[in-house]
Amino acid sequence: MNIFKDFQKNVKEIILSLSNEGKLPKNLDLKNVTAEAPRDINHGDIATNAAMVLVKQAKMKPRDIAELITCGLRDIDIVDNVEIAGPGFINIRLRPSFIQSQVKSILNQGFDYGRSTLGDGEKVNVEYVSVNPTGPLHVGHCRGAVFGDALSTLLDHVGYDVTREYYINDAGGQIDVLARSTYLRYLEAIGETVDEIPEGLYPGEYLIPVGKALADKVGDKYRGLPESEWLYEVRSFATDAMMDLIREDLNTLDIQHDVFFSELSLHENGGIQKGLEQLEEKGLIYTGVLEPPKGKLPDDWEERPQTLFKSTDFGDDVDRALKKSDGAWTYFAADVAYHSNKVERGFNTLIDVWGADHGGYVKRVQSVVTALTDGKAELDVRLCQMVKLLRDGSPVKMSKRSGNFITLRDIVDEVGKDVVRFIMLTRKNDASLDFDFARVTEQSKDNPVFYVQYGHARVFSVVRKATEAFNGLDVSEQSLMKANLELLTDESELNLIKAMVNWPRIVEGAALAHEPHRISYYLFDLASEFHALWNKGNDRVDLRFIIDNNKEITLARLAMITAFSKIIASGLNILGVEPLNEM
RNA sequence: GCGCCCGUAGCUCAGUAGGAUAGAGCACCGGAUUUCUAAUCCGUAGGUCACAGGUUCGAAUCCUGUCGGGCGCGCCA
Repeated sequence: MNIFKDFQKNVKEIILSLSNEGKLPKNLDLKNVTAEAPRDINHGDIATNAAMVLVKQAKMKPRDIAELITCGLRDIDIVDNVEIAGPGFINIRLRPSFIQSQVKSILNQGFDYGRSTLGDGEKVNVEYVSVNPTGPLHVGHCRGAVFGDALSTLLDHVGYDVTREYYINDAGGQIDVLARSTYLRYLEAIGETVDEIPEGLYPGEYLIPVGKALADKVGDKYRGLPESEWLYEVRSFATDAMMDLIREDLNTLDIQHDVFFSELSLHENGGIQKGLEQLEEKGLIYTGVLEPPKGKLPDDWEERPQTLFKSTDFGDDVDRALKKSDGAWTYFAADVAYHSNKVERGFNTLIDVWGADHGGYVKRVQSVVTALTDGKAELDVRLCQMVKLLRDGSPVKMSKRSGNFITLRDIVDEVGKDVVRFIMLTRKNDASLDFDFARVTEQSKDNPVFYVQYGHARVFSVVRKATEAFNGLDVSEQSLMKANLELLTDESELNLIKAMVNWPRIVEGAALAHEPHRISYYLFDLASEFHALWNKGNDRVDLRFIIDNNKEITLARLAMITAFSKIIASGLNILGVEPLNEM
C-alpha cells in the first residue's frame, strides 16, 4: 500500500480516459508522470507534474491540461480538494478522514507496513566485509560490514531474494605471512624461545592462542622442519582460525553471511581456468605489452608481454593483467572467476561493498561482469569512505605498527552494537564519517540514535501509563484499530500521520538507490514529528496522549502512536538496531 | 599525466529515475522553562548549491569545461 503509487495510477488513468474522449491526444507517453509528496506541506498532500510533462506532446498550455485532469481527480472520494499552482502543478489535498484511516491500515499491517514486492523475488548477491583472514576486524571494516548487512535486509524487505556473501581472500602472499607468524607462535607454544616477531610478520597477540591450538593438535611434529614441510597445513589451520575469529567479530554486530566463498578453492579446483575460458571464447584475452603509466614511473618498471583481459572494450582505462611474472594468477584473475561463478549461480544483480581505497578496481570488475553476461547482469560497487574515530572531538590515536589498533570488538564493547550500527548508517556511504565515542552515547537530541530510540520508548511508556490511568484498558492492536480515529484532528497529529504514510515510499527509494542511510534520516525526521507533538503537550494539556476523563480520545491517540512505534521498530529492524521499550 | 568520488548556511551534513520560495542538526542571537510530558522547548537570522557554459517549460540534480579536496594508477590483496 503506497498512496503515491495509487495516485500516480489514478492520474494516468484519468489521462487515458481523456485521450479516449478526444480531449487529449492519443498515445501519450506517460512515463515521466509522477505523484509525490510536495516538499512544502502547504502545497497539499500529493502533487502531480502531469500537466507540465504533457505540454509538448499535447501541444497545449499546462494550465489547460491541468484543468482537464483536475476534474477527474475531484471525483475520487478520498480527495478533499484540488488546486492548480505554480507552473502547472496539480496539488491534491486528501480528506482528513482518509489520513486518519491510515492509522488503522498501519496497525493492521503492523511490522509489514512498508514491505513490498518491488523486487519480485529476484536474486541479488550482496558481497561485503571480505577481509583478508589475517587478523581480527578493525574499525575500518566496521562500516562496510554494517552497510552491507543493512542493505541486504533492506533489499529483502522489498521483496528481493538476497544472498549475503563473504569472499575469503585465502590464496595470496598475505596468507603465507599469516602462516609464518602462526608458526612462530606455535614454536613458542611447544617451548621454544622466540625473542621478537620479525618485521613483516604479524605481531598481534591474537595469534598466540592459534599457535597453542596448533600445538595441541599436532604436538611438536613441525619443530625444526623446513617451511615447505608445514606451510600448507599451517596456512589452512590459521586461515580457519582467523575466519572463526572474524565470524565471532561479525556476530557481535549481529552479522551473519549465507555464503563464505574461498578464493583458494578457485585456484585448486580449476575455477580460474573455467572463468577465463568464457572470456577466451569471446576473444577478450590476448598477450600484449602495456604502456607504462603516465606521470611517475614505478621504480622497477620493466616492459614485458603479459596475458591481458581486454577490459578497455567495456570502459576500463587499460587492459588488465591476469598472470604475474612468476606465472601465477593475479588477484584479478581469481576475481574474474569469482564473479563468473556468481553469475552462474543465477544472480543478475550483484552488489560489492568495498573500501574507498579500492575505487580504482571498480571498472575492471564491472567490465568482467558485462563481458561475461553480454550486459545482462549488473554489478554495483558501493564504496565506503573512512571512519574517523574521535573522543570528545579529538582524534583517537592508533598505532598500527605494534599491531595495537582499535578493533571492531573494542568499539562494540564500548558503545554497544545498536549504537555502532545506527551511527555507521548516518552518512551516505561515500562520505567520510566521524564517530565520536562521547557523542554517540550522549542522551540528547543531538544524538540521532538516542532521539529515535527515545521516541519508541516514549510510546511504550505512554501505553503503560494509559493502562494504569484507565484500569485494565485494552491496548491490543485489535482494540486500537477500533478507536475513533476521527478525533485526531490537530494539525500536528495529522502531520505525524502524513509522515508515517511516507514510509513505504522511503523504503522503496532507499532500496532502489542501494542507500540504507535514507532509512536513518527518515526515522530521525519521523521521530522529530513525534517529539514535536509530545512537546506541544507541555503547553496544551488537551493535546497530551492520555486525557484522563476521555477514554475515547486516549484510545485514538494510542492507536496513532502505536502505529508510529511500528514504523520506528521496522525501520530500526532494517538497520539491525533493536528498538527499546524503556530507557 | 589519467581515472573514480566529492565540493550545498560559520561547522557537520541531508536532498539525483529533473520539479514550486534548496532543508536539518550544531554554533550564534532573542524569548520560554527549574519540570517527571525528565534526559529541554519555541522563534529569528543565516545561501550567486565551487565557478563558467549547455540541454529543458523547469537543474543542487543531467552534459561539457575550469578551479579546489580525497582515493587510486603494470605483476600486491
